[in-house]
Amino acid sequence: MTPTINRTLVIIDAHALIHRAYHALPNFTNSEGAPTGALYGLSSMIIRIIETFRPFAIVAAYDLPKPTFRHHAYDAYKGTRAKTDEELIAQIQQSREIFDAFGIPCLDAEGFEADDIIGTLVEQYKGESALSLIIASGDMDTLQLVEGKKVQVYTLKRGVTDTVQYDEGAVQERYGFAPAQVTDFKGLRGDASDNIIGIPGIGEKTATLLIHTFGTIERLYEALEEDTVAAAARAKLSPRMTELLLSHKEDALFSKTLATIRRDAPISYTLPEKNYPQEVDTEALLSLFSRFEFRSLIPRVRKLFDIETPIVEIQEGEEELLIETSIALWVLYSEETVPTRELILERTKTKNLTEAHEFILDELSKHSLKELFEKVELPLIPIVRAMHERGILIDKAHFGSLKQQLAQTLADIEREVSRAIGGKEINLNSPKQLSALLFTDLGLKAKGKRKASGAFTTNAEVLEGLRDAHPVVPLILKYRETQKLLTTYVEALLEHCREDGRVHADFFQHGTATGRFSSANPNLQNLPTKGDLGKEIRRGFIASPGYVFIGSDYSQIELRVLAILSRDKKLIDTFLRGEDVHASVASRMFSVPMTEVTSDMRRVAKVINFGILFGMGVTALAKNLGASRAEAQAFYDNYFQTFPEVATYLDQAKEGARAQGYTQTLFGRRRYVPQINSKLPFIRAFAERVASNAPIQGTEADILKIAMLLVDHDVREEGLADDVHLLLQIHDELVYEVAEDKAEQVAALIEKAMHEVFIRSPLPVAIPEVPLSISVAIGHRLDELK
DNA sequence: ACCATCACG
DNA sequence: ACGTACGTGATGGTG
Repeated sequence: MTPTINRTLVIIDAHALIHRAYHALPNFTNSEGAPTGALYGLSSMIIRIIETFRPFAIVAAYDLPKPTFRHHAYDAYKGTRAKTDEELIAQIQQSREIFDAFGIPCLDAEGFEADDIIGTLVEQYKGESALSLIIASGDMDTLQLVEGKKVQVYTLKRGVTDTVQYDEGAVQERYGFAPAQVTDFKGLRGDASDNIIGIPGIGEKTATLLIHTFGTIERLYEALEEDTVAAAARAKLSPRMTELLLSHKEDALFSKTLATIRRDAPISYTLPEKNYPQEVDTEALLSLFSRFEFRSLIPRVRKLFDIETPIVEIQEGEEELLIETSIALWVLYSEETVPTRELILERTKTKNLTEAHEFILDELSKHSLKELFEKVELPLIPIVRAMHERGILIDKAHFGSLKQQLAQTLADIEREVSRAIGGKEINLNSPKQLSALLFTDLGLKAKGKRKASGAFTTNAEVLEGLRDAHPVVPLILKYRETQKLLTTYVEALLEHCREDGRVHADFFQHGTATGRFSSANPNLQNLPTKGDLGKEIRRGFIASPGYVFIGSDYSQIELRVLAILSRDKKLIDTFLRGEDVHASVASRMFSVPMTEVTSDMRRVAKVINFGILFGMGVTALAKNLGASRAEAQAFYDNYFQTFPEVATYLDQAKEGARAQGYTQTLFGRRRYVPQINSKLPFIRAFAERVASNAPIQGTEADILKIAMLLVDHDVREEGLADDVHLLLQIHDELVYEVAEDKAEQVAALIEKAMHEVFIRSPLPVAIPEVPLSISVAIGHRLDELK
C-alpha cells in the first residue's frame, strides 16, 4: 500500500464571509472613523481557517458585480444588489487586497456567482485522490455540494466565532435530508435571501415532509400526476395543499434550477506545486494590518506563519558565548531586556560574538563592573541552568480536580449574575462590558477614573467599595479571583507540566532593570500566597519522593538594606535589637513605648516603610492610608525627623543619580536613570523614585545572587551535590529540594551561607552593622513552607 | 500590539 | 485641580 497524504483545498466563499462579518461587526471603525468591521472579521476568519485546516491550497471565490445568468432568467432577481450598503461595497472592494496579501488567489467569472465558482472547483477536484475539499462559507447555500467526507462545508453558526463543519452525515442529521436534496428543499420552500420564491404557502415543515416522502420534486410530481389521491395520502396532504402543489409545478421546478449551483463556470485554476503558504510576504501582510489598525491580528499572523526574528546561524561553540555575552551587555547597560545576538552585535558595532564579548569585557572593566560580572553573574549561569533542568514536581491529580472545581464555580457565578441582572448575558472578563453594566445599566456610582476606552475602571479596589451596592458586585469579585487562579495557575501549570511530571520554568538572571531575577513559562515567582485558594495552588507542588522542600527567606531584607545603605542609627538599632520593624518605627514616630504601639499605629508605620522603599509621594501615602493629604504630610515629616539619615540618604541617592546618570548598589551594580534631569516634572519625579528604589532593590538582588553561589559552593564542598537541588528563587527566598535524610544538615548549611553573604562576598564590600535575618522551613508540599 | 487587571516580592 | 510607590509576568479583551 502506498502511503496517502491527506491534503486539503479550502475554497472560501468570499462574499458570504464578508457579508457575515459586516453584519456581525457593524460598529468597527479605524481611528479615522472608516468602517473596517467586515475586513477585520474576514481577516480573522481567514486566519482561523488556516489555523484550523493548515490547507495545502486556498482560493477565494467572488461574485462578479454584473448581472448573472439568474438575472436574465428571472425577473425577481432584479434588485438583489440595488440596496447594498455603500460601506459594504467599499469593503468588498478592499477585501481583494487582503486575499492578495495572504497569497490567496481570487476567482470570478462574469455572469456567475461565487457559489457557481465553488461548484466548478468542487467538480474539478473532487475526483482527486488524497485531497479533501473544505468550503468556507458564511451561510448554508453551499451545503448541496457536500459529498461524504470528501467535500465538507465549514461555516459560522452565529456571530463570527462559533463555527460548525458539515460532512454528509452532519447535513442529514441537521436537516433530515441529503445534500443533494437541498435544491429540492429550496425549490419548494424558497429562499428569500436568494430571491428564490419556491411555492408560496409551503414552509420548512411541509417541504421537509415532502422530501422525506418523495425524495425529489420530480418524483413528487410524478407521483401526484400518476395517482393524486394515493400520493396525497402518502404524505397526508390536505386537499388545499395538494391543489397548491399541482398549480405551482412550474414555480417549483424553476426555483429548483435557480437554487442549483452550477458547475461549469469558465474559470481556470490549477493546484499549486507546493504547500501553502509558498510565498506569503508576511511583512506586507503585517503592514497592511497595521494600516487597517488590526492590531490584535498581528500576533496571530506572526504565530501562524511562525515568524521569528531572523537569526544568523549560530556557529558551533557560540551558544555558551551568546549567553555569557548577553549577560555581560546587560550588566553593562542594565536595560530591561535580555539582549539577543542581533542586539549585541548592533550595540557593540561588531561582526561576531567573539569580538562583541571582548569589547564588552573591556567596557565592563572601564566601568568597574567586570568583577560583578565575573564573580557573580558568570558562576551563576550553571546554577540557573540546573534550576531549569531539575524543574519542580507537581501533583497533576490535585490540579485536575482543582480545575473541575474552579470551572464549576465560574459557571455557577455566570448563571447567578445573569439571573441577578434579568437574564442578560455579559462577558465578565470584559472590563468594558462590566463598566457598562455597573455604571450605566445598574446606575452604580462610578468611583474610579475613566480609562482610555472611556469606560470606568472596574478594578478590585473600586469593586470592593461597591460590594454592598448591588448583589452582582461580590459575585464579580469572586469571579475575577476564580478566573485568575484557574487560567493563570491551574491550567497553565498543567499545560507546562512535562512527561516527567515536572514544570521546568525559565529563570532569567538578567533582563531586569534592577538586577533581580525574573521567571516565565510559567512564572513561578508569583504563585499565590494568600487565601484558601492560594494555599491550594501551593499545595500542588510536591517534593520528589525521598526529598523535602527547604524554603529559606530573608526577613525584612529591603528595610535592612535601607538601614545598611542609609546607616540610620535608629533603624540599625531596631534590627540589632531584633524588634518588629514596623512596630519599632511606629514607637519612634509616635513617641510611645513599644508596648503601647496600637495596631493602627503599626499599620501606618508599615505603609510608610514600604512607601519609603518606593520613593512614595504625599498623595500616594494619603491614598494608601485612607487619610487626608495634610495628615499624610504630617506622617511624612514625622518619619523623616525621626529617621534623619534615611532622608539624607534618599537625597544623596537622587543627587548621585543626577550627577552620574546612574545609581549603584552596595556591590556596584548600576542602573542608568538619564531621565532624572528631565524638564518634565512627571518624568523627573518618576526617575527620582527609581533612583531611590533601585539601590535598595538592586542590593537585595545582589545579596540573593551571592547567597545562591555560597550555598552551591558549600553543598559541593560537603559532597552533597546530588542531595540538594535549587528549584525556585523568589527575590528574597530560595527553595531547595533536599534528600530527606540530609534535611537538617542542609537547612543549617543554607541558613549559614545566607547569613554570611557579606563576610564571604566575592566582591569587596564593607561589612554592615545590620545582621541579615533568615527563616527556614521544611515541608513536603510548598504550602507547608512559611 | 496595546490595555486593564491582578498574581508575587 | 489632579495625580504618582518600585519591580516583574500572565491573561483576556479589544478592533
